Amino acid sequence: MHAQIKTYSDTEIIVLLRGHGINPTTQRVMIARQLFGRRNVHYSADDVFKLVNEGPQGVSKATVYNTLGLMAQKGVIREVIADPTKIFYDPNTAPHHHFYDVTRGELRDIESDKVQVTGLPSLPKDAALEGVDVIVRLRRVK
Amino acid sequence: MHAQIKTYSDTEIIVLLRGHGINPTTQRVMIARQLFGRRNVHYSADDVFKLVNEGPQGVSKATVYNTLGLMAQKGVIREVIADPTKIFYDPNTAPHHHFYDVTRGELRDIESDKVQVTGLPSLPKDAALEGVDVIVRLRRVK
DNA sequence: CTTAATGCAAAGGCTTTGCAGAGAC
DNA sequence: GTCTCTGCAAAGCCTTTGCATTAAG
Repeated sequence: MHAQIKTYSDTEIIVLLRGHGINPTTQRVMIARQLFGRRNVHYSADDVFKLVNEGPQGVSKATVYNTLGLMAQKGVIREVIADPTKIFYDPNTAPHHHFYDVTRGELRDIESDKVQVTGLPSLPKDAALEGVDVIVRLRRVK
Repeated sequence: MHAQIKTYSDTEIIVLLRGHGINPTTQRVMIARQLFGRRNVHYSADDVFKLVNEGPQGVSKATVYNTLGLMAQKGVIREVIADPTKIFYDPNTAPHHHFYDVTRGELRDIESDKVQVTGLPSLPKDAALEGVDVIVRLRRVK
């Protein structure tokens, strides 16, 4: 029913980064730790910037943005486009879908592997499928 | 198989705007005309700005942005979030889904009413469904 | 020493806002 | 004349970039 949510240790994060050709510097590990620490809830660059700067040692905004861009480009994480004002970064690169809480601005995984999209028409011959994103938008009510 | 694509005359656009409580000024009609003229392909605010300024009489950028925002808020059109760099405006407010061509930056309707999303889990009790967006991303290949 | 990464500040791109001038009735 | 709309320019966000400084081996 639910995909198992794996938690990543620093060691595993380092292996993961190396496996994607990314040199695991202190800052990069700090950033990845935030994303991989709660894999079913996703953060924006600014969220990560704040989280990573809660502790004693900080990371600059430029490094946060550049690192998230790098990790997305290398396939360690993926961007999720759900809100016109910011990009969310998802540490799960396997196909799955999302709930977007428009009231709170929170993006989280739909933790079910039962979601299916059917009836899609075929693509033009000169086009390749990049992916299918399903975003279920919900609003909090009192 | 295909939803019938209706084309709107200026008269119909005016009726539509009035029906949503929007005073149909010259500029607003010019803007709506671009969106409703090709209902299955969608434009960003800047696209509309350019289109509307191809002719002799122009519309300012502020008015284009404000008008699109107004029409979205009043439910004449809807925003589609498919690209992190810009918002697309869709004149079709009925439930349907989209192809996003990441190579060309083009958003268009999936013109099939057969697309279905199944297996969605139930929502939290204090949440209401806003909508389900399916975006099929494709890349052009040579 | 040499290459790579970080961080500050400035610049960019999309969008919103303040406000004065123009238009509608 | 009053209310609304338009448009210019400035400001606001989020994100990227240039470049000097610092870290790594």
